[in-house]
Amino acid sequence: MKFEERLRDRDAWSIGDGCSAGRVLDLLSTKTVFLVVRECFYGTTRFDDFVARIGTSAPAVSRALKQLKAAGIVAPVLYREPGSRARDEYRLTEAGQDLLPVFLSLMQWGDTYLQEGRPPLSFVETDTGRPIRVRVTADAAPETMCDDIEIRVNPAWWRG
Amino acid sequence: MKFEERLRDRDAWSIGDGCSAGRVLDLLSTKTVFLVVRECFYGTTRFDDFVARIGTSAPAVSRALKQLKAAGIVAPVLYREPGSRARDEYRLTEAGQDLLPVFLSLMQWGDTYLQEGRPPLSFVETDTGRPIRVRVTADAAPETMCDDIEIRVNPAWWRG
DNA sequence: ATGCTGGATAACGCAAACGTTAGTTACAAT
DNA sequence: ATTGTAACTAACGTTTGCGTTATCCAGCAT
Repeated sequence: MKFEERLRDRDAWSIGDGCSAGRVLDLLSTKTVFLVVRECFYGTTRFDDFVARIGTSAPAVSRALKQLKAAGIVAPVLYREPGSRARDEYRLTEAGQDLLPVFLSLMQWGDTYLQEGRPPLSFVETDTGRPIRVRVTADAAPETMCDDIEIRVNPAWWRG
Repeated sequence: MKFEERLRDRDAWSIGDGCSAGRVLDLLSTKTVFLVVRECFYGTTRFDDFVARIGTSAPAVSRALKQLKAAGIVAPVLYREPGSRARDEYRLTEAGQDLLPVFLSLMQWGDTYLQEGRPPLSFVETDTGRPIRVRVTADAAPETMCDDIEIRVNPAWWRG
């Protein structure tokens, strides 16, 4: 990547902590926070399910959800099981859903470089079955939304 | 996102720590590590420049570079300034350059949600000037490589 | 040889995040 | 009213990462 003319001398300017990437990393500061977001994309909504599926402790999830609520990435939604009291479940806000490229690009890189070519899961367009990728492009390619993505499992990983 | 039929019951299976996203987060574990990668994309190669431009301490950069070297994301390259001894500079490997979607998607989200619509920097295709975006798509849109991206500054942020 | 300098790291105290344990809350059941 | 339970959360000791300081190391200069 090249800087435009007046930015070439990197010692002559700074945006300091104004950098968007840096700011995001202050919100998504820990691995647990990221994994909660991942589980949200996978459809997990309830506290104990986050704990079980991430394989972490309840306080870690509690702290992560607190941060994510504060950041406007997840929002609590009341629900009521018959015969139980009302509780909160946690759902991605629009801002949260817009983290999809972050999530998928991490996944994509890991699939390429950490799985020896055998990604456990793959993501395809529900309607067409075409594989989804994250692309850096200037083209106005039609973007696939969360709701139109289906997750499939690599047979090599599948043991019912 | 929906799981394919046999994955619907989330309590009946688990890929545990095989998840690519989780594995990547073990490598890119800290904010400093991410920021070093960011600086690599911005063309920074030398130890002291990382320290100055990230605004962190030398040992933090040392630790981050050690991790990134071990992960194969940056590689040391010898260089020699006239009148000085040979030293290492640090450059992204191919694997490192493939983190571009991760970096840009973080930036893009931050630009949208943490900058009140005034992103400090924007990324355009060098040849055409068209703005670059990270897209989740099944379309075979042509991808723009690192080397074809130019970084421009938002006038509101510019104070030479 | 001795000192000097830029590049990088070890040592160590401090702060942040983790997991274990224990406690709290808001109900349903009896 | 009392007990039971699911869903959290506070308290707290341990681990991990950070920044400050001090040190090391290689090679150029004298």
